[in-house]
This record gives sequence, C-alpha cells and structure tokens, in this order.
Amino acid sequence: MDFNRLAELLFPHVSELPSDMEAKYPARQLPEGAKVTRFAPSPTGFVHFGGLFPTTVAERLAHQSGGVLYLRIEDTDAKREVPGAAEGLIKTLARYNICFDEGAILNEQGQISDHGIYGPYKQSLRAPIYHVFAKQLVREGRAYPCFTTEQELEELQQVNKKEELKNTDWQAQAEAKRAEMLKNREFTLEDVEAHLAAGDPFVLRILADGDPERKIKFTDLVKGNMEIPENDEDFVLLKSDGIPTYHFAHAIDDHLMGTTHVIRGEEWLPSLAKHLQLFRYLGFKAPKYMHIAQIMRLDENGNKKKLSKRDMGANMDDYTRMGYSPEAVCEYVMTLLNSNYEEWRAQNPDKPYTDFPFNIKKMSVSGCLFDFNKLNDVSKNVLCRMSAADVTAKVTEWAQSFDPDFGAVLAADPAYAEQIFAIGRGGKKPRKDLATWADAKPYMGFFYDEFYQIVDAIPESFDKADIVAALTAFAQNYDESDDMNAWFDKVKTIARELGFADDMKAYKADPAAFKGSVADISMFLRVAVTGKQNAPDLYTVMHILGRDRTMARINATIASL
RNA sequence: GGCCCGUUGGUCAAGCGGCUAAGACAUCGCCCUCUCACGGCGAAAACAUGGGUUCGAUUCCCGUACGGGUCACCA
Repeated sequence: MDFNRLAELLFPHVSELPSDMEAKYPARQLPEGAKVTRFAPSPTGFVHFGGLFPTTVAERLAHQSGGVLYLRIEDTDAKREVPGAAEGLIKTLARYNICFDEGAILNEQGQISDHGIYGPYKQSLRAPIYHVFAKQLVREGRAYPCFTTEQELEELQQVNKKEELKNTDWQAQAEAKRAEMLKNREFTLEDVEAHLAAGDPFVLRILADGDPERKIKFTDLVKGNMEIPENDEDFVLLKSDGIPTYHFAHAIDDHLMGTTHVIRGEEWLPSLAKHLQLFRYLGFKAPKYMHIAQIMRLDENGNKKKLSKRDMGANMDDYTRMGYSPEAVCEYVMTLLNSNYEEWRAQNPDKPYTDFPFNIKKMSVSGCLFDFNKLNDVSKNVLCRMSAADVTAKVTEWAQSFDPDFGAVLAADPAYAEQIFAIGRGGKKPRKDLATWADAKPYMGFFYDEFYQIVDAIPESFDKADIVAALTAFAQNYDESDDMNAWFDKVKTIARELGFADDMKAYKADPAAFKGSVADISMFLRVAVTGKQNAPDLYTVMHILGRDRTMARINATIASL
C-alpha cells in the first residue's frame, strides 16, 4: 500500500508537517521542577465536586512549583455541548480559588478568549493542527480510514447485545468487534477512492500494534507501579466530522502545550494504554500521570458509587445554595486530598491553605465517601475564625440571594448585624454556631422582630404564677447599666425569693428541696427574649437588643401567660 | 464476562516486618456551666479471608471474597 498516496487522498489540503507544529509551539522555558497542569473540561454542564477535586490538585501543583495552570476546553462533542457551560465552569472555579494563568479564560467582558501562545485553547478550533499529525500517521501506515458508518456499527452492537442488559455476552461481542475491526483493516486504495468520490464520510482509526498478552510497565504518581495490557484496539482518532476523539486530542494538545502532569480521575486508567501508544506513535514524550481516586457516595443498597452529577452534593452551585463558604469547601477538599493536611492546619491555624506544602505522596489511592459531617466540622472551624465584619458581609450576601427577607433586614443595619455575629467570636475558643450561612437565621434570627418567634415554649411543668412573678420581678429591676455580675445576681435573687435554688451545686445536691433552679429562671427569661431555650449569653443578647425591645418581649410573654 | 484498581473502627485516615494498631469527624458518657456553643476527660469501635515467606506479619507474595472503574465516531 502506498501510504503517501493514501495520506494525500485523505488529507489533500494539509500541507504542513509535524515539525512545523513543533516550531510553532516551542517548548516552555520554565524553572527546574515547575509543573504545567491543566483543567480540560468538556463544556457539558456545571462543575461538580468530583471535578473540583483533581482541579485543585492541578492548581496546587502548578502554583506551588512556579509552573503554569491553563484551561483548555474540550468541546469535541458538539452533540453534548451546553451553551454557556464553559463560562459557568470558569466562574465557579474562580469562587474556589482556582484561577488560570493561561488558556481559554474570561476577558473583561465576561467572554471567553485565548490568553497564551499555545492556542487555540478550544479543541474545536484546532482541527488543522490535529490533521497535520493525522496525515503523518497515515503516511507512516499507523492510521487508516474506516468507512463503516455509525449506523452499521450500531447494528453490529445490537446483534450482540439483544436480550440483555444483565446477561450481555461479552465474549461474543468482543469477538464480533474484533472481526469487524480486522475486516476494516483490509482495503485498497481503489476502495478509498471510490468511497471518497461518493462523498462517504470516514473516521480515522489507529492501526494498533499492541498485544494484550504483553504488559506495559507504568508508574502512576498516585497509584504507583502497575502493569497494563498493550492496546490492540483500532480506536478512533478523528471522527467523521474531522474532529478528534479525546484520546487523540489529549496526546497532541498535552504535548504541544507542554503539559508536564496530567491529572485526571481514575476512570481514565483503562484507556491509558491507548494514550501511551499514541504518544509513542507520534514520537512524543509522555507526560507524567496522576490518576486520582474518585469521590464516592452510597447508593440505596449501601454500596459505594462514584459521585456524579445529580447526586446531592455534586453540583458546586448546591454548596452555594446551601450556604457553604468556598473557603470551607476548599478546606474540606484539602483534608481529603492530603492526609497530613489536618495536622498541618492544627499547627498553622491562621495560614492560608495555599501555604500548605501539597504532597503527592500523601494522596489516597482509593476513593473516599463524601461526608457532610466532616464538611460541617471543617466549615465551622473555618467560619469561627472569620471576623464579625466578614461574617456579616457574607451572610448578608448569601441571604440576599437565597433568603431575601432575611437579607433585607441584615442589609438594613450592618452595624447591628455585626454586633450579633461578634458574640463569642475572637479569642482562643470561639463559638462554632455556623457551618453554613443558612444556619445564621435559626441561630440569631430572634434579634429581629420580623423573625422572632416562640420556638420553644416554657415547659408546662412550671407554675405559671412563678413564671409571671419571675419575669415581672426581672422587668422591674432591670438596669441596663448593670455589669454581668450585677445582672446575674439579680436573677439569682429572683430565684431565691421564689423558692428556686440560686446555687447550682446546692440544687444538684438536693433537687427536691427547691421548685427549680436559677437555670430555670434564666430559661424563662431566655424563652421570653429569644423565643428559644438555647441561645448565646443572655446578658449580651439583652444589651444588643436594647432595653425597649427586651422589656417589650418580656411584657408580651407575661401578658400571654 | 475481560481488563485495571482497591480493601485498617460508621466515615476520613496514620502505619511502611516486632506498637497496649495514632489522630480527626460522627456516636455515647462525665466534667465545666444560667441554656446553647466552646473547651476538658473518657467509652465503644478496625487490620475482608485462606494459604505461604519469616523467629515474627496490618505491613511482603499468591489465591478467594467483596467493592470500585472501564470496555463509544462521550469525555
């Protein structure tokens, strides 16, 4: 077979050579050890948690080594493309502190445009580049056209698949596929000419030289050493529309763009043999690979499943909606990514996570279950360290989008809100009331008359006369200028006079000797003022609320009894 | 089904031939305490399994089981 002739037949308009491409995209000049990584999404939807994961690794590795993180849009499947998805992905990632140095990134107008000299960074725009290499592979007899239509292929699969789902005859299917493939390899130049003359579309397939009986030794930076069978499948390089498949585009782009580390989910491991084969055919040095374990969830049967779109906690926008702070999510991601991160954090409570020396060796080999308990804990630790002003701004921003009524009252008086969020904040042992911004309203909504409601009633077991007497006495003696001790002494006095213990130890020693304790008296006040049995320090609460509203609520409670 | 990867408490995980097998989250108990939150102390809870190798295996090798991933003109 005259492969040069075949190449001309297939790609008559391609005149450039691979060497021209190499010249056009010279190797990067970077300091020793600098890593070049990328985020290469197909614009088919939103960023999900499983995608944020490897991307965070890519970002850390690039930026902590003085390298480059770039964005390449893998829009090779026009059928699945969702308009606007790429912009959405970029914006979402930016919230999680993932910013790109290069690639298809947003300009000032919010539109995607190329930054960098290795573009275009949209694969759909790179067809001419891929064709240069495709033509070369044909010349070398390592790729060939296949005129079997998609429909014919589907029929073939139907034959082998019928009556099934569970009981697919895998072996028969594999054999049929193999036979079909071998048949496709047999053709003459005349056949090709005839097909082309008839305008028949074709795909370009690789001529696989692998023998699955032989194994390739390979070292993955996460998974370690492994052996995978060589590839013997003539997989598709160029689809009939001339656009490459992932495999081909991956090899060409990551070579030309100078990627040093390919970081992707472990679902790519099975096609690794194909990629290695391609790099070899093309004469490229293969990048280093890191196949990252997947995040899992539990299905109805209690089995682990890969966390995918639609699962609760998959869409990053869900976290925004639920009120998780991006800082908290990043923190959680880091704890999952590096097993010694939490230890580092304990020693460096105030440093940004980007100071953490990210270590590939500390990455888990197997997939972990997404755990909201842990996320919440991590989140509380992050939020409790923020300043009151910061928290106020962020709660307000969140509420304005997701709880507008609440957002409005917060925004109406930021100074007042900040006083509230300052309660128990600062110092070595700050309160940890908030895991999400959505927790704010149930926690402190009572500070606003609009959201004040009786959530917990005073238990029926108490004598109403005592409750009224306690509240009345408190109202009569309330002096806003009292310090905390004076304030509490008054509460104790009320307790004592009503036959309640003013000393908790005495009460615990002999509960039967009292109607109750000062804790109960405080509870009456707390329910009256906050509507809840649980609230932050009452003295502080009353001061923030102010005398008028405090008294109004106490009097209203008395009236209702 | 073939191929690849994995398997330490409910979850995330240290461990890298000899340990009473860390720690964190969650759970429970106690303490602190006017409630909550915080904090302190404590409890319960694990090396999937069978063979090797070895003086000795959680750790190394093989098998089994279980789990995951993947087998497209999708990425």
